[in-house]
Amino acid sequence: MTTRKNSGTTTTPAKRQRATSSGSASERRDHLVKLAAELFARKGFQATTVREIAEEAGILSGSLYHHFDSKETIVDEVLSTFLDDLIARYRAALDTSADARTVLSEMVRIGFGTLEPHRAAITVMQNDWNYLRQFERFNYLVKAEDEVEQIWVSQIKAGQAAGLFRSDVDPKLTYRMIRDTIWVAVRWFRPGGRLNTSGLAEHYITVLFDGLATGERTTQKG
Amino acid sequence: MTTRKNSGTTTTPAKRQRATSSGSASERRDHLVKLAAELFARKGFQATTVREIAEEAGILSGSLYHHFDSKETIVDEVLSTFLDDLIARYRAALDTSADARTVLSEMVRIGFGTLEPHRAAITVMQNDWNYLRQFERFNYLVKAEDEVEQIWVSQIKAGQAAGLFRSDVDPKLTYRMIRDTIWVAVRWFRPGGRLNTSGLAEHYITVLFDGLATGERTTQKG
Amino acid sequence: MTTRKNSGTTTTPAKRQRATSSGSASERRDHLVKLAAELFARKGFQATTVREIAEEAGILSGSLYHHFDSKETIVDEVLSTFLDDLIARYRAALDTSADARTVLSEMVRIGFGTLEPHRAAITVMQNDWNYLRQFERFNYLVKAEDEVEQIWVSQIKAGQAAGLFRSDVDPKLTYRMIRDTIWVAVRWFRPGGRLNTSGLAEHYITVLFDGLATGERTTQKG
Amino acid sequence: MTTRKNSGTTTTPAKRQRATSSGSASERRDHLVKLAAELFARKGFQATTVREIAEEAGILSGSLYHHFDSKETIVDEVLSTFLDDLIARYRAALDTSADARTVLSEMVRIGFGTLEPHRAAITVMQNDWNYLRQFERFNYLVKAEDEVEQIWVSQIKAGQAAGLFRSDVDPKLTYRMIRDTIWVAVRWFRPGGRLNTSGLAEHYITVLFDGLATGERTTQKG
DNA sequence: GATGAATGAGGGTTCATTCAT
DNA sequence: TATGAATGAACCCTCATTCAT
Repeated sequence: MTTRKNSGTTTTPAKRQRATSSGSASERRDHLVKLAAELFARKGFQATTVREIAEEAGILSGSLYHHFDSKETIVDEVLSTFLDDLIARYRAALDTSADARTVLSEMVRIGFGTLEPHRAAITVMQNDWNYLRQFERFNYLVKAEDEVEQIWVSQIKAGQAAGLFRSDVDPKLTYRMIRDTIWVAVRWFRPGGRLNTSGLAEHYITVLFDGLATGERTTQKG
Repeated sequence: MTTRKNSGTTTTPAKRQRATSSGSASERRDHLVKLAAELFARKGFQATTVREIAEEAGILSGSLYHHFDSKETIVDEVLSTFLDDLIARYRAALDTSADARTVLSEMVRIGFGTLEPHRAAITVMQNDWNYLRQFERFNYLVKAEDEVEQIWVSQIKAGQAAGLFRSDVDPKLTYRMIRDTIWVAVRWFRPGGRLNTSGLAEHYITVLFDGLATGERTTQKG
Repeated sequence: MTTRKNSGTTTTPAKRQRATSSGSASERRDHLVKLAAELFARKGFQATTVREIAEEAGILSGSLYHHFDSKETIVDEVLSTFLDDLIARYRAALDTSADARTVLSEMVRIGFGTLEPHRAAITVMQNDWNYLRQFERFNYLVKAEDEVEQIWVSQIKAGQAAGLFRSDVDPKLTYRMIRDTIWVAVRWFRPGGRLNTSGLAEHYITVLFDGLATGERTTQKG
Repeated sequence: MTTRKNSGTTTTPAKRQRATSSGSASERRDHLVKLAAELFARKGFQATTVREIAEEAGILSGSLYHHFDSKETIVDEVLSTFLDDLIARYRAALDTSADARTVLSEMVRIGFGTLEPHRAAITVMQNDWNYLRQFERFNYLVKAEDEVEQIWVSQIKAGQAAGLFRSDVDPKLTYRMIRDTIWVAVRWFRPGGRLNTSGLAEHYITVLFDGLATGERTTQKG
């Protein structure tokens, strides 16, 4: 239920480390993380230099190392903050004990709902995950991903068992497609466009559950 | 209809450049591009050094510059080769003058069908596009993307006009979701698993057109 | 007779500076010097960071600068403390007005006798002297060294004049060899081994005065 | 009999690596090593920057990495070259099957004989060994040292068994003192002074075997 | 005295690229 | 075509030191 390999049950190590800092120190740190996240999202993790991050904060690059061990530590905090929040939201949705379709709808809404507050983190995860995963320190991300997958897959299976979902689809595969569809939207979604994230969610829920077709015809090609 | 900003109508500049080379030289070049593509896909464009590419080919890094002007030229060739092929396939599907649902299904199949032969290129496009787009030379990729978008959106609209597709969905949005769902699959799809790309396509077509729900219930919206 | 270039006759500047501090402040300072000396000895002067010294003392690196102007000041104190003590001991030995061999023996014993109480300082002097001497502030160390050399050389010459020492050896050269043999022992001497420093001294005195050979044979090769 | 942990029997890995290079490449490399050795000796390993080494060679610092993996690799080559030569010389001396005193004398001469050709390497070993040994890659230096120690100690013991050397001295301790006395001379020995290294050797051999005392008196210990 | 944020200079190293051979 | 030496700019990071609090 946590996002870090060596963590306890409810908090990531990063979060715990953060908590040990004094209030204002933590605020400064959080601010720096936010600035860095924006840069990582815009230019990519590797293409963002520590000098740029520092410049954005109005300090020198060396000064960043008063707050963080390394560039990796910064992106780590970006990602784990997001995952902590995401998983917490999912858990809350599960606690409602509604039927599978309702829960799944809510989870879709949660997913799209993170698009704005965690836009930068999600973008980093989409673009730089392939690079970051080669570092052992980010193994915990895989674990978090697995946990999320289990949550989704069990709901899909429950829906199938209850006769709510068609039984001829693969739960794991279906989860992956839903997940990807939601997160990849971060690439083109911009606040202020035709639809807000809530509209996006409803749009997707409609297509997801009821399909694109009207049922007028059932032509299909092998 | 082409993938390069400064190209003519049917061939990318990269392709034309390639064509000017002698047969065996072109083969050597293609081989190098293929090796590079694999590395780009595995480690990311930025994280892959020209030294590594050269090493993989059994030559020294400086020697690569007899074949390519720059590292960017290599990845350019990787991407444009893929896009050339993709667009050509789409065009063929459009020529069938079948109904919108049939055409759209075929286009989904085409998309999934590129997952294996163009795995590396698609991976690079997914992971490194955000970085590469900042270089002017890759502007043509945006144009190619726009062209593809138009192909899809017009089919969706045609389907709606024909009463085949529900009219309460946004064509552009729907296209994006379909597109993302297909391409992102490259991240987890591995040949030899439960489903091949053809199976993946049918699975997705089912959910896409007819929805996940069985219709047993019409429970709600949050 | 003193160890600092700009000092008076009997005390080093460092000592004087120390003396001006209040009792407990001086104790704190001495403690910090001792901690630093250990680190310098173990890791080398350059490789030891002020952060490490401060950490060892349970404070932050910036706080060290309430006690010392600079890192060099700390090592200065380490070295001058040792030299002050050494020269004081030599002087005492000279006051006995015994014959040259007795005095020289005593000086060897004094040298080995500093190995334990001044282990760290001697180690620093052996390993980091080459680096430290480039700073003008450590010029006084050369002067102290010269003073010590004069003490030894005059004793050796006196011994030769009195017919106690063979006259075919170079006094200065002999001094250097004795000196080096004693101090370099700090590299391998560990308290608690077969011989204590006193045993080491006697062992060396034996070989030094009477030679390794038994006299049984006088084979020699050019 | 070799100076590297993972080496075969007669050559160090460094040497083998060097040998694989073409003639002129090796020469360039050797030249760079020589320049670096001088700087290391003069300023210390840590205080010498790669930029300084490169400047000395008239190239840029980055260019050094065309020849060496790292700064450590350079100093490694400096030290192993010296040790290879030293051990080879010792072996040759042992092959003469002369009596222990003769062999030991020869080994002292060998030691002093390296002072000039290997001055830089010996200086580095004296001053920076304490720092370098913390890196695993230099473990082989300890092994080389052990090998040398065995050569010496066995000769001293042989001399004692043959009644040539006094039996009341500790072989290991005696070796260490001899070793230190020879090598530390690098600190003050300058070619062109009163004595050349050959003179130094004979001087030391005299004192070592026959002692400083004339035998006129046997006063001992205060 | 101590803190902690920041400085500023520099360190070792990387890497795409060039070019004479 | 390929080599290999070199470039030059940039990168992440370190560290002694300062100073307002």
